Amino acid sequence: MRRANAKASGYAAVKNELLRRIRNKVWAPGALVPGEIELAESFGVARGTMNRAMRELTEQGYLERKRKGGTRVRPSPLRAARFEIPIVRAEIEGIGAAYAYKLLARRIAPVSAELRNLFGLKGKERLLYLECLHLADGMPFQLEERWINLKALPQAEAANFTELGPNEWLVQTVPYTDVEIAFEACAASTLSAEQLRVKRGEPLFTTLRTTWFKGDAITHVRLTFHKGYRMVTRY
Amino acid sequence: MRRANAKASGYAAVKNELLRRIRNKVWAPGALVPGEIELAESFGVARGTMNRAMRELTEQGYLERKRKGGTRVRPSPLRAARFEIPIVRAEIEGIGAAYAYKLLARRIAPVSAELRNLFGLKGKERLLYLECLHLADGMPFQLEERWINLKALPQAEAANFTELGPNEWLVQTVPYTDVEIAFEACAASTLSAEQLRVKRGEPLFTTLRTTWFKGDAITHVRLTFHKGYRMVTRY
DNA sequence: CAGTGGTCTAGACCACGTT
DNA sequence: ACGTGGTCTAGACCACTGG
Repeated sequence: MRRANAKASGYAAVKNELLRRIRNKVWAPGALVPGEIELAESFGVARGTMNRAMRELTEQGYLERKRKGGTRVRPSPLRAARFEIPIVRAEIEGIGAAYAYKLLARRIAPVSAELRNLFGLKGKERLLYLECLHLADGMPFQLEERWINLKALPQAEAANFTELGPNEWLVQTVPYTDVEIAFEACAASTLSAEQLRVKRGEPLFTTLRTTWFKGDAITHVRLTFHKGYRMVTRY
Repeated sequence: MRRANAKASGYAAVKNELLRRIRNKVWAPGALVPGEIELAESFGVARGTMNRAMRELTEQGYLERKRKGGTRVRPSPLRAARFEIPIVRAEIEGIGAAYAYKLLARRIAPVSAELRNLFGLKGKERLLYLECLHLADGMPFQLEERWINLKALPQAEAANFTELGPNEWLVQTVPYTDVEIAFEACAASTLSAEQLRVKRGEPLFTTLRTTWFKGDAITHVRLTFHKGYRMVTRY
């Protein structure tokens, strides 16, 4: 029974109207809003439709829901942005440049206290350290410094990273359950300054990513981008 | 008819199994997977349940769906991360520090070519420029440089930004339809070095955000964080 | 134009968490 | 204990688009 009642029906229309009521403070921040069933009736839609609208508004940070507790307007709507983290190759080819990859170093790494902590190491586990450069049209684009936990991923020791970068190799090989990503601005180190052809101390955009599989840290990577790099998203 | 058939039913269980098939290349990258109806039957769930599982996997970047075209495994699963962009006050109070706000400057700004371009200005429109400092326990936390389009938002000229920061004022006042956010590393300018108490040229993490409402640029802001700031997310 | 995904409905049972 | 959201089902119509 599709109603052509007042306006266009459908969960998207419902969402918009709910959003309007939140923005115009028809429902004050923190206030309890009517229940699904009641709202569904008043909108003339099925409960499932109202549920989807409210669920998505919850995911988007506008509402808070609790069983039995009901639904509330989030006091200050939390803004969230989605950033796509492309594989370097795709990002470079996406801007129409030729991609090239170079393996700079590969060794069993001495384990610093920081890494030991990150990987939750206790004994004499071994880490594989890889240093790679990704180039766009011959210009250095991104420096990759990666540590791989050989205990969690012994097959990495046999892998040849001269052709395929560890990033792509890992994506194709290993599943993960948890990821932590951090962005920061850091001063060019001796290594990154040399590889990315800037002066030491220049500000460079950096991404740090650690990946776990069921509690075990698999890999940690520091990606340092060329000078002037911007990470952009729009919504 | 809830089946206790093989494993736990439910859209989450279905999702996991689909994900397993993707990861283990039971369905190769780029390959066409069976249709909803067929899969729903083979899993012993309703089509609606299968639809939700597949829809969420699509949102998460694992599948591509087209009407009539069917569903395919995304060739390289695109990784996306969600970052919450909290209001500064909430972020500072969230780490247990006392929040303080200071308005440093407020004037009708000379319009640079860059800003003119950003706001899509043609004639002699006026921009309100605001310079604010956000402090955590008395230490400079974030420098806010903001431009507001007075043509799109004339009421901003009357607003008093000495108590309430423009960020919070805007959130409470203006709806928006489009947002662009960019992250970059930049060298401390004379202004930011002075306010954030670092040397000129130090690397600082910066967020740029532009907000539109139905095609008109409302406001543009540059947020420069204190030295050593990291933006982190986990999933 | 025919097939696939997109969405809606009405009804039902269940789980969690407040009371 | 009981009310609210979370989810499932079976069936239906529709919209887009590939062949």
